[in-house]
Amino acid sequence: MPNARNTEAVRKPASAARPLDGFDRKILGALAADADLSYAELGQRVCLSAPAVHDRVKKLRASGCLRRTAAILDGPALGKPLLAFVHVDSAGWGKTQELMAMAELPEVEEIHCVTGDTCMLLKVRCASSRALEALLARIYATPGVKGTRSYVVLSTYLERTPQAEITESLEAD
Amino acid sequence: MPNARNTEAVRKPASAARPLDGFDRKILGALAADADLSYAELGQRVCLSAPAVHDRVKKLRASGCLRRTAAILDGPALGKPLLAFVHVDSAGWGKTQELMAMAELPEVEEIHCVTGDTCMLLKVRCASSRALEALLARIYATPGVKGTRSYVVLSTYLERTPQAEITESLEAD
DNA sequence: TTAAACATCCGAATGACATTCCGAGGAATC
DNA sequence: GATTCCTCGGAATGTCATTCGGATGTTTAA
Repeated sequence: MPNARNTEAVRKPASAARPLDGFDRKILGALAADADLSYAELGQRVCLSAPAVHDRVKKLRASGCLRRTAAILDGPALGKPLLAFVHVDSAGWGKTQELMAMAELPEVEEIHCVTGDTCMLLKVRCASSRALEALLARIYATPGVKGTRSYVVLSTYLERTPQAEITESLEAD
Repeated sequence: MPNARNTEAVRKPASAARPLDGFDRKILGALAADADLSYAELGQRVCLSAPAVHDRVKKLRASGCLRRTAAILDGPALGKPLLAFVHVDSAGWGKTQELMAMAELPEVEEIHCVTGDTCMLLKVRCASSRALEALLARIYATPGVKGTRSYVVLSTYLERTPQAEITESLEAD
């Protein structure tokens, strides 16, 4: 198992830029699923030695592919079982000040500016429907907000950490 | 600094259930921002010893508040700069088989069943607008899908890891 | 074709850190 | 007021991250 050099593992990209090869993709996929993996265990899964994967992870961090590691917390266990997406109709564009005001709300997890009839899309997590009502009132009270449209999540069927699955589809392009 | 017992840190919840105190919240917040923190450094930030925070983290894992740790990857750096939310109008409810079919697509990050006029809400990440077009075609081809409505993300202003901010608002309820 | 420069790998060694093991000190219960 | 329980801190141990040197394959240049 430790002699990966004589197997099919020898082929390297051999190109100038920074194209991720199969090793990098497997490493990123494994770390996206569990960032607590030891380098030794990680090396066993990809058929590389611990120093080799350590070196690759360091380069992946430096290149920006691996941004950081984070603890994934559980909303319901923390007292916030209600997840919802809120479309916010805004009066105009470029009102970053109001955006930042909403970013201060602890219930707001994500703020995106999107195309379409709404200007912003929020992902929020609340303790109860009453808390969601209060949050919507605060969002509506933000200057420049014309209206909101909420979609309460009934159940979540898939929740991958961003880009957990780095499959062949990426290099097929 | 290491003698936290004689400071204000002494007060404990002393209740039977499992209510997170200020230490737990600070620990979770710090780990949500950076899961690579050592217990020693984590202890310095919360004014606790390394074994104490280790013990708390273990309990937080056991109680389910801390689900896991994950590497946060960068979409653009990985060749998927296009983020979009897709509302999927479904013919009926309870079609979990079609849901699972969409979960197989590597571009799909999240699948939620939501209230409102659409039955499902997807978060997807693609390499290009052409890739998004192809993905929408595949989604539309899924049996039971009546139509889709897409919101392409122009820019993201806030992207917290779930429940990164465990502030006072949680226990204010 | 040959030689040099470079990148990546592995095995071993070192240092740092996670983890465990007591002993001590408050808080709640009786 | 005494006991029990829980949590903390300091020290010790084992594991793991990290580094170093040498070797191999690959690319570039002569």
